[in-house]
Amino acid sequence: MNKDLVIVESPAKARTVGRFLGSKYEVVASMGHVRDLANTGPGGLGIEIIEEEDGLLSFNPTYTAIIDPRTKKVDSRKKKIVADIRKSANSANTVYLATDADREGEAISWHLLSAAKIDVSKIKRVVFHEITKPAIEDAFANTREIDLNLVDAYQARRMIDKIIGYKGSSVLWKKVKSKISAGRVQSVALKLVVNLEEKIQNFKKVEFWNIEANFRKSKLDEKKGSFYAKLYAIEGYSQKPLVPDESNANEIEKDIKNSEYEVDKIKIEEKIRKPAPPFITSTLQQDASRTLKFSPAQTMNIAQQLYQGLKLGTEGEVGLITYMRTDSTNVSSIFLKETSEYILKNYGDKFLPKTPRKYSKKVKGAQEAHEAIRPTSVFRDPASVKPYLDTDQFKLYDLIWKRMVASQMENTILDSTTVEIVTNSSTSGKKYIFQVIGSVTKFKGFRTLYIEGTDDDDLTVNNDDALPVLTEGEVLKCIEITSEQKFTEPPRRYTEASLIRDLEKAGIGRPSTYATIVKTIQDRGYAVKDKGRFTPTKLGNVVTNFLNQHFNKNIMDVKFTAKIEKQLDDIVEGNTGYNPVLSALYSPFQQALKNAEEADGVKNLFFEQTEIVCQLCERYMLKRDGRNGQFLACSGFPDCRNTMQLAEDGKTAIPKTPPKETDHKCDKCNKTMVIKEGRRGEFLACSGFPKCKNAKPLTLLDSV
DNA sequence: CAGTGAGCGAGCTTCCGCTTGACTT
Repeated sequence: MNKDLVIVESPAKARTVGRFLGSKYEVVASMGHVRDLANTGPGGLGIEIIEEEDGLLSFNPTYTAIIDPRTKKVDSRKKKIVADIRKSANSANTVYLATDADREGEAISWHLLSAAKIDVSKIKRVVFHEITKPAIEDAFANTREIDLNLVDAYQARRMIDKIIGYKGSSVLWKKVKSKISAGRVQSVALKLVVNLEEKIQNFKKVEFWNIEANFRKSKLDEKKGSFYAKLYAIEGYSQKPLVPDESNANEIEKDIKNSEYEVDKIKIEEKIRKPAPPFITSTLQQDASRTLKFSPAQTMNIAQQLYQGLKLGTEGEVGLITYMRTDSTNVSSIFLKETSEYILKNYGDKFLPKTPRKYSKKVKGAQEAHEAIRPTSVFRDPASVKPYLDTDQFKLYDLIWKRMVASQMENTILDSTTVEIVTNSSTSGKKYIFQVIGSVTKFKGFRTLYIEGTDDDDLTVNNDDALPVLTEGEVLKCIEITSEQKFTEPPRRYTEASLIRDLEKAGIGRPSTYATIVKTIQDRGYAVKDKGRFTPTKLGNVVTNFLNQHFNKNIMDVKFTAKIEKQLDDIVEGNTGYNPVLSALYSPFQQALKNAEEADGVKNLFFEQTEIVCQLCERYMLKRDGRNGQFLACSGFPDCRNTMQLAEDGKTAIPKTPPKETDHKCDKCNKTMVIKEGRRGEFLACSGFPKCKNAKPLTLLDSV
């Protein structure tokens, strides 16, 4: 009996789906895309662009098998996968295309048809949004056709990225430096780094002073009667900062030294903290970066291990978490039920909300093909799997498990007390107001399990400081007043994780690419990490400036991706094909390219131009970095290959002195010997250098 | 004491997005 064939994208998913479907089905994985644009044709685009009679352009892509960038040949592993799929499809009655439920997934199914030459009459498209038995059964009961509008939206996206990326990179080679690149995603990522650095460099720090008083209740027998409050306002004075310098601080200290302090107002408020939604790729990367100090790449690596499965004692290989490349916070209803049970059993009904929490706030451009990142079973709590995981695997699993369970727990309730203490100076008559906020946890709720790591630019303090019991009108003793110099701080530089956070906010990049984006800007030499934070390099600045000048409406527009996504949605809705969308974009981009190519400077935007003139062709010399430090090279390179040594002042050239001829013949090759200058003075060298390496001391001349 | 010098930059670059191992140290 022939088995029906089911094709998914990932092998781990194939295994799980296979288990649910049983032996009547063969489930295989495509391992992602199986075809891509060819690197043939003008500019290596793999796209033929034809002007139609109506003036519109038509874009005809050529797709080929995936090429391995190392060997430049067809990827042999992919080749085998496609061949195997072809074989299985041939013998199957029905081929279920079960690639991911998003734009790229639809495209993979579409590519599979031609790559594996699958008989169209055999195919059915199925989509799962979660890998649970009911979801899979439901999906098989509701098959459909391949959505060609979705495929066209993919084709538009693919061609836009290639046209912009390849043509944009080519301009950079001509104008700035070889081997570098531009792209819809990477160039904006770099721009964010460059913009932030500019802000930091232009930041003017402002001095201010904090004045703090240590108060105590008048009755000395009270325990814990001492607390600190900060000067918060001076009535009638609204200047910012409140205390600008030291003399001002001293003045205030003096002014209130001997005054009376009274509790003026007490405000008690109940504050609610809600748990964060379960992880998606970007939030997992951020939290793992903040709390575990994992890089996004490291996080994805470890998550992949947890996803693919680890041996758990008698259980055998088990996938511990759901898919780790996701932009959705959705959680299957089965798992929610499991989680409620777990919370009820282990924490009690106080910790369980009446109805399960729904997290539906969508990320910009989200495709929601998968669930949130969660444990596959809530009953495998961190302690129970610890013996089978290595340290890092455990840390990450622990984080994922806790975040998930916490997201379904009751709110944390805090009692926040704001106290204002007032004094009227008897010398100046000014009224000073001190303030302190005490916060006490009333009900710990989800924070029993998990507290989200705070962002680097977020200054929330988690104080659980109880204040002594105070009453309005109560007189306090002031034990000490201290003042401290402070300065406003510039924004902090990006970490890999916080850069990804800002890219995601703008809808730029996808869960599968976040980690590679931050790698690309480093690989290209655009940015370097110092203590884990990005600083743009000179090259990064030059490239960004150049691209900003010419491509502000497309490559360098932070909103460009979002605008494109809108048009892709139009294609999905069937309102337009991809040709009008590409056409509208192409002409202005071509114009921008032309302007950029005609702009001043011949590949010297990056290498510093000098006043020194080339003795051979009279063009200017450029300062370049070689293996052994800086040297001068003709700007006419490679037409003119003249080089000179840079003098120690870094500005002038060391003039080339032609070697002095002598009558002496080389005793090895019979060519004339010449006098050359070496590090240790003049010496006799064969003029046949570097072929003949013969060299003699100068004293040889005298002895003849 | 023995050994110095020239050359260095330069190539088929590059995009984004979907997936994992296969090499080896």
